[in-house]
This record gives sequence, C-alpha cells and structure tokens, in this order.
Amino acid sequence: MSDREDQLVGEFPLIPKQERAQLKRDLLLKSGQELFITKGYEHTTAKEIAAHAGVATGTFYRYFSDKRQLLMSLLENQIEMLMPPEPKWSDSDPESMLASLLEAHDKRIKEMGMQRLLPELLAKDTEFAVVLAAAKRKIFTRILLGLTKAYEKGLTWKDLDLNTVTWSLMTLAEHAPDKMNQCGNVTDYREVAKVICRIIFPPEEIKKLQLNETENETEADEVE
Amino acid sequence: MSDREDQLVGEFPLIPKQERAQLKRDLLLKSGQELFITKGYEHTTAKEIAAHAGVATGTFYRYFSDKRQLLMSLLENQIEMLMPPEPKWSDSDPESMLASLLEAHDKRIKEMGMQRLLPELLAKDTEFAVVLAAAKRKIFTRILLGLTKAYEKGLTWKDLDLNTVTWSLMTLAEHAPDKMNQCGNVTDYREVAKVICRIIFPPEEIKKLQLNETENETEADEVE
Amino acid sequence: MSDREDQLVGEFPLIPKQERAQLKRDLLLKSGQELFITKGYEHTTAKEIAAHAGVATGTFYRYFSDKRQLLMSLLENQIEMLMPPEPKWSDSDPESMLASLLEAHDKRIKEMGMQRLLPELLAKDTEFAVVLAAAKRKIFTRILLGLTKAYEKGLTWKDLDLNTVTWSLMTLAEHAPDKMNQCGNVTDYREVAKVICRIIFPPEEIKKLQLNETENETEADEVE
Amino acid sequence: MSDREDQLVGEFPLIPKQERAQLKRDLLLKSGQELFITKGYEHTTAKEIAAHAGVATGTFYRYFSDKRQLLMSLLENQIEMLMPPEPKWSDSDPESMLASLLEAHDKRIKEMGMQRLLPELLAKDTEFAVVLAAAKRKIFTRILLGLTKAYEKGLTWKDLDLNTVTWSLMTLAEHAPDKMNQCGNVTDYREVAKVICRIIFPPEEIKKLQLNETENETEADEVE
DNA sequence: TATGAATGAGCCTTCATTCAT
DNA sequence: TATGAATGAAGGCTCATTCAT
Repeated sequence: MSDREDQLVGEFPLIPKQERAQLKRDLLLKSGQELFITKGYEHTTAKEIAAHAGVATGTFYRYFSDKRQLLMSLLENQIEMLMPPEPKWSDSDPESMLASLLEAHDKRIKEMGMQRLLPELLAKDTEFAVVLAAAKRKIFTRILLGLTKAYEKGLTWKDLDLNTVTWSLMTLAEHAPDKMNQCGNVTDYREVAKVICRIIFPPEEIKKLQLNETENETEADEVE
Repeated sequence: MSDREDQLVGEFPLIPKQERAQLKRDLLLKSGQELFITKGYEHTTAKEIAAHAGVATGTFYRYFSDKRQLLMSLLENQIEMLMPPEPKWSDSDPESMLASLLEAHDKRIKEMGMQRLLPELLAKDTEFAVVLAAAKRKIFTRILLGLTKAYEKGLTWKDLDLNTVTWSLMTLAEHAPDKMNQCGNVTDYREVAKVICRIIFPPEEIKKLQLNETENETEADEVE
Repeated sequence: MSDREDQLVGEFPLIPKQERAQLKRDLLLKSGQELFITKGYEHTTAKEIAAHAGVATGTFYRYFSDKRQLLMSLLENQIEMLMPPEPKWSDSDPESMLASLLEAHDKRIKEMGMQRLLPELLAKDTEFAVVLAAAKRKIFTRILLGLTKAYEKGLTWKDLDLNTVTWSLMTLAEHAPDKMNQCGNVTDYREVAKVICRIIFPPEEIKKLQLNETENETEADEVE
Repeated sequence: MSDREDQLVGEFPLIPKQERAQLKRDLLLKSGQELFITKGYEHTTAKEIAAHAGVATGTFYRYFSDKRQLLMSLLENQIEMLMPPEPKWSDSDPESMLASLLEAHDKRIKEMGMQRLLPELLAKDTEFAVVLAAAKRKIFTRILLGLTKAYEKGLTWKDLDLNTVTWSLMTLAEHAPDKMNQCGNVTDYREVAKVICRIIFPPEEIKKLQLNETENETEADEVE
C-alpha cells in the first residue's frame, strides 16, 4: 500500500525537468506542425506557434533558434515518410504488395499532413531541397536495382527503359494519395498498383507470379 | 491653324492613352513575373516591381488592386500552360505524338519559370488552388473521354481502370520535366511516352497504330 | 495685384518636395538631438524620435538607415564645435583673448547640448572615437606650433615641456564649461584664462604683451 | 565518535553560510565588473553575469535587486579611486609628490578599467551623476582648503583665483591618464606635475620648498 | 537557498497600401 | 494619371525579472 502511495506521490510533481522540457518542445513542434499545415509556413509566426502551444513568445526561442529550425526538426522525423516506398518483388503477388504499400504510404502522409508544406519548402529552401533530392536518389537506386534483377530473370518488359520505369513508379507512388483526391475519385490503391505493375511487367508474367504465390500459399497450407 | 493644333494634340500623347496604359500594365506584369521567379512571391515587394518596371510605387496600384492580383493576372495567362497536355490519339503514332507533346510542355514550363512559384501559391492561396483543381479536372475529363473512345474501339487494355489510367497519364506528363532532372537523368521524352503508352495500350495495339500511320502516310504519299 | 495673388497662391502649397523632405529630415534630427540629450543615446528609440517629430515610425527609416546614422549626421555638423578652440597669441592681450575664446566655446557647447552625449558615444563607438581623436590631434599640432613660436621668441616658461603645456591648455579649455558648473561655481572665464596663461607665460611676459597691446591701441587711438 | 561527527558537521558546510554568501556576492561583483568593462553596461545581461560567476540566473537576483544595483555596489567601492587624488603640500617636494600621486591614480584607474563605463553611466543615470558630483565637490573643498593654507603662508601666486586653481588642478589630474595617450605621447607624470605646480606656486617658492625638503632630509639624516 | 525555465514587454525593422501633390 | 513620401501594423527577436520546483 505505502509503495503505491509513494509512487503516486512521487510520480506526479516529479516529472523530471528534462522530461517536462521535452514535453514543451514537443508541444511546440506539434503546434508548429498544425499551424504550418493550416496556414502555410510563411504565414505562421513564431508568436502564433508559441501562443498555440500555450507558452510565451520567449519560450519558443528557448527551444528553437528559429521558425526554420522548428521546421527542420519536424522534417527530420518525417522525411523518410515522405519518400515513396520501396517495393519488394520477390515472393508475393506484386499487385497486392504494391496496393498495400501505397495505402500505407498514403496513410502515413495523411497522418502528418506535412506533405502540403513540402512544395513551399522546396521552392524556398535550397538546402532542404538538396537533402530531399539526395534521399530520393537513394531510393531510386534501390528500386532500380530490384527492377534490374527482375529484368535479368526475364520478368519485365524488354522494350522499356528501366530508369524511366523506375522514375514512373516513384512518381505514381508519390502522388497516388493527393492526386486521386484532386481528380475527385476515391483512391483505389489496387488500380494504381495494377497500372504500376503494368509498367513493369507484361500481363502474363504477373499472372505467373500470382500463380507462384498461390502455389506457395497452397504448399504452406499443406504444410500446416 | 487647326492642323497645327491637331498635330500638337496628336503628337504628344501619340500613343493612345489606352495603349500606353496597356503598355505599362504589361511592363508591370513582366517585372512581377521576373521578380517572383527570382525571389519568390512573398519576398518580392510591390515597390520593387514598380521600380523594376520604371514606374512609381503608386502607379502599381492603379493597374492592380493588389500584389496578389498581379500574380493572378499572371497566372490567368499561364494556367493552361501549366496543365499537362491533352493528347489526340486518332491518327498518328501515339508514342511520337506523346513524346513531342511532353517536350513542348516541358519547354513551355521552362520558358515561363513560373512553375517554381506554384507550390508557394498553392499552399497559401486556397482560392487559387481551387481554380487550378478545376482546370485540371476539365482536362481530366477530356482525356478520359478520349481514352473511353479508344477503349470502345478495343485499343486499350481491358483490365485497367480508365480513371486510374487517365490520372497516371496526367501525373507522369505533369512531372516529366522536373522529375527526370531530379533523378539525375537527361530527360528522354520518348521513353516516358513509351511508358505512358504502355499504361494505355497493349504493345500489339501500338504496333498496329504505328502501322496504320505508316500506311496512311504511304497512302498520302501515293495520293500526292 | 494679380501678381501678388499669384505669388500667394503659388507659394504656399508649392514648397518644393525636396525642401519638405529636408524639413522633415531636420525635424527628425532635432528630435533625435533633444531626446538623445534628455534620455541618452541608448535609451532613445527610433520610434520615440519619430513620434517626437510627429511622423510615423517608418518615416524615420526613410531618412536614416539607423539610429546611429542619425547620430552621426548630428555629429558631423557639430564635431568641430566640440573641439577646444585654437588661440592666436600674436597681437593681443592673451588673457582677454583666451577668455573670450572660452566663453564662445562654452556658448556653442551649451547651444547644442550634445556634449553630454560624447562620453557615452566615445565609450561605445570605436569608429567615432577614432574620428574624434584625429580631429583633436590636428588641433593639438596647431596649438603646439603656436607655442613653439612663442617659445622661440622667449615668451614662454623655459622649464616646462611644450607638449604637456599644450595638452594642459586643451584639457582646461575643453572642460571649462561643464566642470565649473559641476564644482558649483559660476564660470569665470577670465580666471580660467589667467590660469592657462600662467601655464604658458611667466607673469612678466604677459604684462609686456598686455603693454604692447595697450600701446597699439593708443597708437590706433592717436591715429583716429 | 563526537570527533567524527564534528568533522562531518564541520566539513560539509565548512564555510559559514554568511561567508559563502559573501563569496558568491563577490563572485558576481567581479563577473559584473569584468563583463561591464568588456562589453559595456547595457550590453551585458544579468544571465551572462550569473553564468560567468557560475551561478544560476535567479541567484543573481538574490544578491542584487537589479543589474543597476550590482553596478552601484561596484562603484561604491571604487568611486573614490576615480576621484583625482588630494595632494599634501606640507613637507615634501610638491612636484615629486604630485608626480607620484598622478602615477598612482593612473595605475588605480587602469587596474579597475571601470572608467570606461563612467560616461555611459553618467549619461544614463542621473542619480549616479549626483553622487559622483557630491564626491567631487568634497574633494574640491579639501583641496581648496589646503591651497588656502598655502596661500596664507604666501606660497602661492597672489593673482590667481584659488577656486579656479583648484578646479584646474583637479581637471588636469583627472584627465592626465587617458588624455596623454590620446595625444600620442607617453605619459610623463613629472611634466604634468610641473605644470600643475606652476599653476599654484611661483617658481621661486617651489625651489624653496624643494630646498626645505632637502634640509629636512639632511636633518633627518643627521638625527639618524 | 539555488535553480533555470518561463514570461512578455519592448526594440528594430519591413512593406503593403494610401493619399496629397 | 503619375508620383513617391508617409503610414502603421506586424514580424522577428532579446532580456530583465519572476517563480515553481
């Protein structure tokens, strides 16, 4: 009994300083994110962010040197989420796999809402644009590698340039979320996935892959 | 006497008033465009635009109610250029046709340089975003119509959703210019066109279309 | 009659723009001076200066890039007045001459009131300190030259260092105004002049000089 | 046992509380002085002073109500050092005596470095100016008294106003340090002392005084 | 007592917009 | 109509001082 009381007593007012500071920092980050999304980066002032977080203006400057720095902290955590996902072709129905990847990506993006900021930032902040481009190029390379292997196995179209295919794949994946909304259609990830697969594989190869998978699954079932 | 008077009257404001005003307006528009592109919308001041156009600050406000209005006038003329082009499938090799459309689009975009502003504006100006979305939807509808006709003629893939195909086509076309640069490759419009065509047509249909064209050309030649 | 009317009509609203601007600039300068003197340089804000001059904050920045720049403009006109005066020994009673120099200097200083600012500025603004030191050294040199000539004529003390004498003379002249007030005495320039002269000349030489002058005056009287 | 306890008790807060507090206060004073000298009063922040003293910001305000109060405490200890020294004419060569007084004064001033702050403070802080003026007047009175005695003994010039002489003496003494540097000369206290003495005493009186001293010394030697 | 995070008034500066000329 | 000086709201940031722990 006394133990529990101690814990109760001890826990409440003794949130360690560091933790409280971290809390406040997070509050500011969150406020920044919300306001940036709502009003755009340029139109959000440090004062507003502070007010929205329920702290004084000066407090903002204790945790961040700058509006820009807050933004960068925000992006640091999120830059990877903004990247189109890297598919694994190997052992599953490519269409289903892509569809779920796309959906997950879409979900992530919607959760942070930050993607609406990206364009503004890319236009304004060269440094940030460079960082982002590097990240994108890395993913590009990895996807291209995967496609090359599929190509060597004879799974892909023979007459399409793999670089271009990779880029198309990334572009479609990246814009899947916001674009379908813009066109007034409910996002149907399966259909987007089918289009992307069509860019990569001839229909018959997809069928084969799907068949393989079914067999695998059957085998798995049998084993079970 | 009357002659002289006429001359006096006629010579001094030789250029008709309206025309002179139009000239000034155009000068301001041009200055605005250049500065917006160079320094971004927010970081360009009305004073600067006026100075760059060689007029006084106040004059700016005779021709435009607002910095924003100048921007809108600028975009009005250019919004269509920003849209991905609408292809005509009928009577030509689709791949070549698309390739040249893409190249032309790219060229237009680069010429105006305005596309770097779009993101900033979209984030800031909801109204503008709405206008842009409407324009895009219009194009979407027209492209979809064209694809539907091709579908009815049995030219397209049977198993792909036309809405999604349309969207993919637009997305790839829209991002062709800046994205390929980002990935460090020289833009090869032909390859992008091939990818887009693959999304729409089965390879054998494309061959047929290309053959038809050749025949048409041959026929045309023969007629001549 | 009509002429006069024309003038009246023409004159009032046609204060040339430049002149009006100059007027405003002067108003700001004056406000700056008053406030600097009253509250000290650091404690005067640009906003206050503007308000005191009856203009908006922004207007201040049309005429001066900075609070410091206003100050410098202020000093530019006045730096020479701050310097201790350079005496001419030649042909007059040195004590009277010095006394009137001191009085004139004091008057000038009091008129501008700026001298109370100098120390603050010297401490804060290295650049300004350099300028001032240069001006002072120039005067020093000229005074020293004059004393050297007097020395060569055997008019001065033989056993005092002329550099030191020059410096003493400058120091006493410079501080005559504000120091006597500080000590609670009415400034008696004649007495200060006598002290300064005593530093330079033995009493008997001063008598001779005064006698010479009297003779000159007498001669002049006779001529008249 | 009691020994150990004593030790334990004694060792930890070994330094009595008051003394520790005094220590901290002194540390803050010293930090304040250093930073004020280095960066100027206005440009030194309370936080900096605290940090430099190795204590928290809040601690600063336990020992001083104010940044200004710290400054005043600082000056309280030093105000006398800033005053020109009060000479003793009686029993020694006045020139040597003054020379060494001047040198000592100069040294003191340089040691504290505070004199660079005075101007800023005088301009800003009326109260402080009053305090300083009072201190100065006190010294003035004492010096004047000394001179009056000398006057009664017939040692001084008969034709100079003692008030003015006193003021001159103080002024020259006060500015001896920084002014000679400004004029580009190495400070020669002996020469300044000679000038000051010349303001007070006719040369022959000085000789007598110096002679007396020699006699006194001789006598003293003889006694020994 | 000591701490240092928090406060918020206040400074400097910019710029969209107005308006007297 | 054209001009450009004037306006003043608003943003970014600092720092003396307070106060909960």
